[in-house]
Amino acid sequence: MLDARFVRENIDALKSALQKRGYDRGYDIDLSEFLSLEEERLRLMREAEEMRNKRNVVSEEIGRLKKQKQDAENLIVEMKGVSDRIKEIDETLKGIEEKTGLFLLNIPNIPHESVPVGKDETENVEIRKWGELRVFDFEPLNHWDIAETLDIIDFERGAKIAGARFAVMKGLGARLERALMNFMLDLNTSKGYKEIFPPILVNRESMTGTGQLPKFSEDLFRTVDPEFYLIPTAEVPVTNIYRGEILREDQLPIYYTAYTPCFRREAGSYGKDVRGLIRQHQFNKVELVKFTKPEDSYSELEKLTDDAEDILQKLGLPYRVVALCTGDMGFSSAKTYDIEVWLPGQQRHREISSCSNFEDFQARRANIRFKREGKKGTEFVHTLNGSGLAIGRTVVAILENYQQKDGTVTVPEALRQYMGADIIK
RNA sequence: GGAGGGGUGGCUGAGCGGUUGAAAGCGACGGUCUUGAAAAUCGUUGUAGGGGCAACUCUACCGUGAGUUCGAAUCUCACCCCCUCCGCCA
Repeated sequence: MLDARFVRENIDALKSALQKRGYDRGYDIDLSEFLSLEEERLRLMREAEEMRNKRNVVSEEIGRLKKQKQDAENLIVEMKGVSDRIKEIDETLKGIEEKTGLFLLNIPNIPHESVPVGKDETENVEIRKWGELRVFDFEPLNHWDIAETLDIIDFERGAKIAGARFAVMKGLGARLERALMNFMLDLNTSKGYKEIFPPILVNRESMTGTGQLPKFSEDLFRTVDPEFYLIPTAEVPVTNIYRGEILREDQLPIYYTAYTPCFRREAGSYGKDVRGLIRQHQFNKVELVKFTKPEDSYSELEKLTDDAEDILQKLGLPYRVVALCTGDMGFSSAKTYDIEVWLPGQQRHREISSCSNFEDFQARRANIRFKREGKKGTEFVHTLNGSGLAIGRTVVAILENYQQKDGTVTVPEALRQYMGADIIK
């Protein structure tokens, strides 16, 4: 969320930011209406405060008169009128604040100046590449074909039990899933990230705090009674750990890593990635989350991305890092690097991690602040997160990159102690 | 699910419907004292919004929301959360 005052005072900067994002159309109320509502809001607020002041002063006087057994009937009648007027203004204000609040909640973050301007994913910019693409002396298969032969993933029965976009992991497939969780958590914690295992059902406030609500409710699974939301990423519960809190400067930066299942409706992606493990309603992910001081957040983003890349390097999976352009970046992010792993079965790179700096966008929504030593007042922290990594897609990458001509799959060196096996066969 | 108790400032904990933004204690910070520290002692110590160049000033906030009242931390209702006991249960 952007600050109302910031919007009031930086209307042109905001307009150009929205344009770069391709967000310039489709608002319920536009910026100029917002501005006039704000003007009205400030005017009414001042009037109400003035009247409250009057009420406070006179009420005190009434108390004094009554104590002295004097008549205060005139004042009481007068104050009744004042109170009625305050109530009237408050109601109008509430209506206005509902509109302006919703408007602010629906404005995306302003991209950082270093973010390439572009309309969609075709204009993302490759930053670097790592790893040699393996040369196959046979036609590499898709992971779903490999998995079927090895009988380690059962898509049909996943569909029977739950529906499309669900899978059953079996045997060494299930073991691989578990091995990856442990491998990633161990690696991340060895770098100073504290391990967190949070709730995976959360309330509306948490979803609003990180930016999934109110705008993206169609992407979420929800329970009805009582109402909970299934998290689409550990970012939600982990970032909300400090919702509404004021941290001390010396607590920052905070590094957390969390394994959780993730749940996504994938509404609007019909027909995309219908086969295989790439796009599931339920998937496992290990997440990296940081809370930092504002001046550190961009160097922390680089470090966070390095940490995510390191996982792929240790697994020997070739990848590239792209900077998302303004048109492809997520709603809450100020800057995002995607890490895309090479999938020989599909002959293309696929996103396996997304590392973002949200600056104070989430912190403002979730009201996460910190206090500097010896300074008055508080500031919003900066929040960052990135996958470290998406486990299902890592399974895909391992199956496709490490497949052998005979249909078996070599287990990456770093994973063998976790797998208790060298080969999946 | 049933019965009961409770949610107040960084923490502990008072608080008759009327100078209570909130006693007291602890902690923290600053001063005095001390060679230094401790002890003692004095003082300071919430957040947010509005107005003003500023000193400053006004407003709101005692779980959340609504209500009663000239006036609510204090009364009423609903909801949320926590604790204890019972039941059920991985």
